[in-house]
Formats: sequence, structure tokens, C-alpha cells
Amino acid sequence: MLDITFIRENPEVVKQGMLNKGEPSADAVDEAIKKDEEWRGLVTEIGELRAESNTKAKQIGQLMGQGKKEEAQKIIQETSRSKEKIKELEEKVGAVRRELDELLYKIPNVPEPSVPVGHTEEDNEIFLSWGNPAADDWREPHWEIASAKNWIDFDRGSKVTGAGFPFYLGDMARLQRALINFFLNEAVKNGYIEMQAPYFVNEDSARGTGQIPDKEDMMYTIPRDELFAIPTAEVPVSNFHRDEILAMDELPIYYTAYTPCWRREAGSYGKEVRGLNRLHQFDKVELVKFVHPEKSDEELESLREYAESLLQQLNLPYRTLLMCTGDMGFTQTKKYDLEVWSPGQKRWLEVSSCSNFGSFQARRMQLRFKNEKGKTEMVHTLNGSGLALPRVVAALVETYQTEAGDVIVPKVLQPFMGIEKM
RNA sequence: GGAGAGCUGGCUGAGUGGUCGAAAGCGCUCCCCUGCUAAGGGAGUAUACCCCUAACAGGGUAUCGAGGGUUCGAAUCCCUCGCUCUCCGCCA
Repeated sequence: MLDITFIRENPEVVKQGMLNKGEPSADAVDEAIKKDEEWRGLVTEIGELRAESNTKAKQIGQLMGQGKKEEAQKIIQETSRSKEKIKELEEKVGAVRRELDELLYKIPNVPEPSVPVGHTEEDNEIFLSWGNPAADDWREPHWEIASAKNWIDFDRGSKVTGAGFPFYLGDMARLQRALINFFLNEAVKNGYIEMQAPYFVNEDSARGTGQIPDKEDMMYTIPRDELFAIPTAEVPVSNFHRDEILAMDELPIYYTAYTPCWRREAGSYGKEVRGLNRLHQFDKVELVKFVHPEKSDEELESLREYAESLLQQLNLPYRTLLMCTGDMGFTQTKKYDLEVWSPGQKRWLEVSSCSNFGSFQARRMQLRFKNEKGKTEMVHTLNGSGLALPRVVAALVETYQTEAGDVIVPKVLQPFMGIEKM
């Protein structure tokens, strides 16, 4: 959610950003400004009425204390009249505030000036490419390799749970465990605090990071206990400091957490979801940063560089995309996607998304800090995957497959697996 | 799952219907005193929002776990929920 004061002072910037992000109309901006005016008017009016009745209540208290009951009685009668007016206004102000909040929830974060304006993924900018994508004809997609080696059991996963919930077996299971260890170790080396987070969150947390109301259908729910299965560790980790005021010298704070992620992925179909390309449950190591507002731009770059370093160490060719305004999402000011090359499928697979949210999430979460002047100010939040497992595994297996059909274990993972070949 | 106790400012803790945004202590900040140290004296020290202002200052409202209710008036009474602690049960 954006700051209404910022919207009031920069309506055109907000409107332009909204249209650039592909919203059909920016009318919500003017409507919000109008609602805000109405709301402030009502708040002022109520404040005055309450001030009056507070004064009278105090007078009554004094008179009662002095034993002047009749005089007190007189004032009591006067007061009960304005009571109803206050109640009426309170209901109205509550309704107007809800309407205002609803409008504010509809206004997306404003893209950074450096973000290319565009509508579709065609307009994303290739920020950089690394490595030489393999293009040999003999390379197979990972699901062929996995099935030959009996590494992934999709059918039994479907029997036990449903489509998109595979079992991993033998060396494949060990590979995933190795990747998780490798990613976490690297993150800790780079200053991230390792964290184990809850896999379910409550409604306030889902709202805090914007899953509700924007992306409610993405999550699995546990209605009886009013909980949501996390679609990413971003949700519990970002909400860790919700409703807090941090000291300035605590910033920046970096966290990393491994969790499974659950996503309903309603409406997905076809070859896009073949094999490990898209699952309902998958593993991911997530990176979350809480930073000083002035630092968030450079923090996004270092987050991106860190995520890239993982692919470099695994020696997997990738490219980094700077997402255009229309493809970047509601809550971000700027976003990079890392795509790894899948030589068996001959396509790029997204394995990380590094985003700067500015104060957008922090405002929803009421996460603030005391700045240089001792004023409370919203922190800036960023997050990125470091990395998401299944597609890394897919690209890795396809890239490290030998013509003889084995899969070599990447050097950096060998210490974790204790073998050189799967 | 059952029974009970509790939730007050950065912390400890007082406050059972009126002058309480809240005693006292600790901590912290500033000032004074004191030739180190220690001690002492004084002032200040929550958050959000609204109004006003060039700004500072100022005025107002709300907040004593959350939400609702009773009342002219609620930290104090009532209801619902959350959380913490103790005991019992169960359990990886």
C-alpha cells in the first residue's frame, strides 16, 4: 500500500505508474484523494465533538466530587444528546476509512525510473547473460533422465496426494538435500541470518505481504484453523518484524530460510508444467532484507549479484532479466528474474526473482524504524529466491548429463553428497 | 483436551468507575554541582492520526493484549477472541 500523503502530493506520478503497470485505469487515485479528504473532514469533526463531551464529563466529575448533584444532572442531560451524533459519525468514519483502504489496496507500487516501460514479457530487458548454453541434440529433458534412473515418482505422488506432489528418490533426494545445504551455507557466509520459519501463517501475515487480497487463490488454506500454507518463505520471514519499530543501527537485517512452498497454481496446463517445471509443492531457499530507505537500490543489486553467484558456482548458464513495468507485479518497484538454461528442453527457466518493494510491504505490515532524526519511518523490504530447487535441479540434471547417460555431481555439491556421479 | 492465574509506558510495578496518558522505581537524554571515581540536585523521556504553522511551537482525538458492550464518564464493570504462565492429561 502506498502512503496516502505521497499519493496526495504526487497524483500524476502514481497514475502514470499505475498505467505503466498495465492497470486499465488510474481512477482509483483521484477517488482515493477524494475519500481521504472526506475521511479527514469526518475525523476532525468527531475530534471536536469528543473534545466537547470530554470537557463536560470532566465537569460532571468535579461537580459530583463536590456533591453538587443537581448541577451535574443538568449537564448529563445535555451530553446524552451529542452522544448519538458521535456514534453516527463514528460509523460513517469507519465506513469511509474502509472504502479508502480498499481504494489504496488497488493502487500498485510505483516503478523505479530505471525500469523499462512495457506491457508483456517481450518488453523485459536482458540485463546480462552468463555462460554458454549447451545445445547438443542428444540432451534429454530431465523427466526422461529422472524416469530412467527412477529418481522422481510422479505417479505415486499423484496417488498419495495429487498431481504436482512428486516423490524424490535415492540420489535425487540427496541432491536436493545437498542443494539446500549449499544454498543455506552460502547465504550465511554472505551475512544472512539463517532462520527456520513456520510453514503456516495466519490471515494478518498473509495480508502483510500482499497475498491477501491480491493473490488469495494462490494459497492452500486450512479453514478449520484459519491458516494458510505458505506459498513462499517470504511470507513468514517478512512478517517476522511486523508491527515493530526497529532501531536504525539494527538495519540492514538479512534473513535466509529454507521452506517447502505450496502453490495451487490454478489454471496451469500443458508442457509448461511438465516434469519439475511447475509443482504444487516445491523447496526453496529464500532471502529477505530489511534496509534503510536510502539503501534499497544498491541492496537490490547486491541481492541479485548474490543469487547469480549461486548459479555461477553451480556453473549453470543463466540470464538475468530486468522486468518491465507491465510484467513486474503489483507490489514491486523493481524486479530482476534469473533464468537458468534448460538444455534438455531448450528453454529458459525462472529460478529466482529479486524484488525491491520500497516501503510498500512495510506499510502494510507497519514495520518501521527510528531514523537519524528520531522520527519513525517505514523500512524498505526486498526479497529474492536463493534459489528455488526444482528448476535448478531440472537444469542441473540436463546440463550435467553425460552422453553415456550419467549425471555428474557439480564440484561445489560433491562435499555435501560424498559422490562424484549420480 | 481439562482447571486456574495473568496481560498497564524501554523495563519493574501501582492503580477496582470521575481531576489517569496513567504513581513510584529503574533505564535513557540534557543541565547543574563535584578536581578522578563514587555520590548528589534539576528538567525531560510512548505511539498514531487530525487541525494549525514557512518551520518550531501549539491545539485536539484515540490507544493500559485485540474487538465489542454498559455509562454523562472505563486501565478499572460485562461479553467475545488472542496470547503468556501454572497444574492435570496426551504426545514427536
